[in-house]
Amino acid sequence: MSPVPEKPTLDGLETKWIAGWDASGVYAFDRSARRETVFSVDTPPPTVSGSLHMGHVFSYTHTDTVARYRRMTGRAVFYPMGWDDNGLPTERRVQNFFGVSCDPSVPYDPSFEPPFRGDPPRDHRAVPVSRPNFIELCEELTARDEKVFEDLFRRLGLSVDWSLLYATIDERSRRVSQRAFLRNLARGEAYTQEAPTLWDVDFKTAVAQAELEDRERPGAYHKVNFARTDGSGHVTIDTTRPELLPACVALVAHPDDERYVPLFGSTVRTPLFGVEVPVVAHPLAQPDKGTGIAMICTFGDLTDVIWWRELALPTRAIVARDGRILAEAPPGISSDAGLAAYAGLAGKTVKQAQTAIVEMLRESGDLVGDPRPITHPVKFFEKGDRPLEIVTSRQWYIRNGGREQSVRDAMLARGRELRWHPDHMHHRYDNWVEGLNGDWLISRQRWFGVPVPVWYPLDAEGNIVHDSPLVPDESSLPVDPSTDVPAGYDSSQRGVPNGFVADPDVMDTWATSSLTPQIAGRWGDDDTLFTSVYPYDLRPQAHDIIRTWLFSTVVRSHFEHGAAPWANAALSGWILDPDRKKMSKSKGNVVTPLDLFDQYGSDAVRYWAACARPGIDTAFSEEQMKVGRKLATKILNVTKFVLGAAGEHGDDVTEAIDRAMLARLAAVVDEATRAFDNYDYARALERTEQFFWWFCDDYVELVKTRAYEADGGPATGSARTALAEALSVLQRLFAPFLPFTAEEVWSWWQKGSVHVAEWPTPSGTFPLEPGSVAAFDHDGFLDAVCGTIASIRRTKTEAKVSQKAAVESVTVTAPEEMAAAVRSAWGDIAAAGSVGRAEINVGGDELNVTTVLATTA
RNA sequence: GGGCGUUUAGCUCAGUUGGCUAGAGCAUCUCCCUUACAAGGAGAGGGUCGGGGGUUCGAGUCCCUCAACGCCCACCA
Repeated sequence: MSPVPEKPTLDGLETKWIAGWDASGVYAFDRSARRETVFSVDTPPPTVSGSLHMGHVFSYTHTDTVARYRRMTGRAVFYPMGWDDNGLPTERRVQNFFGVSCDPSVPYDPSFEPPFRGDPPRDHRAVPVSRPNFIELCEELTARDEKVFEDLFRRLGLSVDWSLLYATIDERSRRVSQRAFLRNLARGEAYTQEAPTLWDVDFKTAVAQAELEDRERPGAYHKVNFARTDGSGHVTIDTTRPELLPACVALVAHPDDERYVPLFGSTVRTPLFGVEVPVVAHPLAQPDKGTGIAMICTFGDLTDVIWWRELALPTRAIVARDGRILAEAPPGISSDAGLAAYAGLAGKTVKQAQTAIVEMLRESGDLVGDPRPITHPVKFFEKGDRPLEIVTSRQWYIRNGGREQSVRDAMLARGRELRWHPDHMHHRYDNWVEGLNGDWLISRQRWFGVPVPVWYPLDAEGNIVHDSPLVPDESSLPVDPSTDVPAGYDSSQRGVPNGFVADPDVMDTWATSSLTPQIAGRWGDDDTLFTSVYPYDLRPQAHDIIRTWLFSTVVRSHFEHGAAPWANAALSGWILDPDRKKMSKSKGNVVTPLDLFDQYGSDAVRYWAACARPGIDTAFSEEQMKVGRKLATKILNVTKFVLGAAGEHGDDVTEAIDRAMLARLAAVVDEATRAFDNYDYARALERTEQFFWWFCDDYVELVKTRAYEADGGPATGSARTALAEALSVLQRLFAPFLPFTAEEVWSWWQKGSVHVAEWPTPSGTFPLEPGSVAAFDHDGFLDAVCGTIASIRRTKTEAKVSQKAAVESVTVTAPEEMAAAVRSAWGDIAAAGSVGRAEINVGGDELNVTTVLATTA
């Protein structure tokens, strides 16, 4: 306990209590706890590729209030933190920060120094570095960023157990990630396949369905004529991608489209390139789109892939992995004119090729009219800058129901096992699962990630045997197949006939972060711990990553453990600018959390966050932070005042008004508890706060004279005990929201941390004696009493006199019960209102108060 | 095209199974240095609950319909 300060202040509370909590270990997880007494949180690991913003502060505060509540109800709270530092965002940040680019063909340089550490000049050309050097730089930068993140989260007052910290690139995560993958592989849930995949030409990697986004882009329809090979004229198609003409393998129309039925089975010749292609029928062709007949290319979009697969068409790929037209013409183009036309495109970017081919078509007369500009949605990698292309490559997949109805049904069933907060978020999950169109592509052609832990044997000719990958023993994980050697081989056999070769890919970030429950719970490394936290109680996360993080976690958990990974999923909303637009980093005027902590205090910022209903988008509002600061200040002041009269008291609460106040508080405790049990922290705060202001403005005002009575009897003892009880309950109710303020005021008169104090209960707050009337109408009582004092105040305000002005007489006329209430609390009312004479009559059907002010001398 | 959400005071939002005259905070206005707090306190004004229809003794709340805004998803030549 520390003494009540002369002048309470919020300044410095964060520093004081962060250190205090560290020293006392109040947030440490009790590893001896059994599963049923544990409350485990699958904390989202924030991406460490920049700075934390208000969105983080917002959603992490929500989770923290819930964790703190559970801790106070006696649960052993498992609340870890992790950093998502593996993957593309880090690579990109490292490139920009150090002015380097990764080139696997460069040899490792142990003494490498990057040209810059922060802000390379704009005209700087990236220096190529080896993959190991690049990874070292990734590690250096993430270590730096993670320190900043940790400091900020501590400042926010998150009650995480920092000893449970993990990073998605650390050794433990790599081990868990590779172990889970190998088990998926052994059970047939992971497989490799050579197939057309969406490809980002800048990052030069495959991307998954979950990482796509559509962007509206300008384009143009081009009408192009294909000559019929029987000489009977031509067919006109419409295309937005004329540059893919050399990749055309067929024309397609709807089977019922009478205009084209006669053409099915015949062939046409591509303009410029002279390739003979069939006219085919498929129900996906839309008669009302363009001319109703389209060209199928390998590959322009995902529909092309479907047509190509289902109609067993040949492959004529022309786009390389760097987004340029391949140097060599695809099979089928054999005429001199065709080859010459193709040579005019080779090496060009897709965009340049389009310009060139339109010119060629115009000259040859195969272009009908002018291109008609349109705006249309184009698929992009969500982190990318150029439209995705489709290239054929060998990739790793994990089954997720995209190709098998039975798996899909299982995933939908897992979704139904979860309790969703708010529950309409469940629709998004179902919506996503039902819309899957392929398995989960997990391999990436990148460097800073968890390596796919397999090698392949090479046959006598040095060809890779993909069908029989060599896998490491689980005990040797994590492995880096580019430096480690599979069992039965030695390093001299790498890359030589009859030797082996490493899988060159890494796994996508989501393939690792889908295992956060396993990583944080040390699955496979400490199974005692794992079984005491898994399945988790809560997964908090943002709603935009239901399709990625949430879904992929369910997939992994379903396959590995045959269970849903958590009981509850709580989805947080967005932070919006005050003008209701989604807050974006690019706006430049974004306030940093640290500035707000300095200006208003962490508790005030938390207050703003906790006011937002679960899952509801919320406007950024400094006004709310000011309100939060006011609330915190008020808690300091009212505590000081109440403790001036009352500490811990054992007197009986005998006065009706004191009992009514405690009964009202008990109802608030009940409601706050039920709200928290339902993950509705905002309601718990709202009800607590509403009571608190009433308590300060009315109750404390009414009883302060009696409570401060120097030689008071039982009535004074009653007030003091009630005040102390209410104060204790309120401080505990506020503790999840305003941890610094609550801890401070608690320390003035209580032992230990408020954050491990017992959460109040209704019966502990206002015990009803056996046989007493449970339906004590405390609200009716308090309304009558407070209505009377309010009326007296109103009279004074209207008369423009001070509230302490003396009142000559008050006449109250009210129905019997109200009159009785006013009569029983009259001593307090008279003291608070400086009232001289009173007359209380029974009558009428509502409260009627007449106040006569004393004439001033 | 499919799905979901939102719409209540000038602003931000509560309003839990339908039930007194629809609430809070901020902002505005008036007043008060009152023995914890002037970074405070006491009051006041302000709403045809998005539009229309229906069920009901009674609808902000339930049903139908329309609209605006936002989000998610979709095979978008």
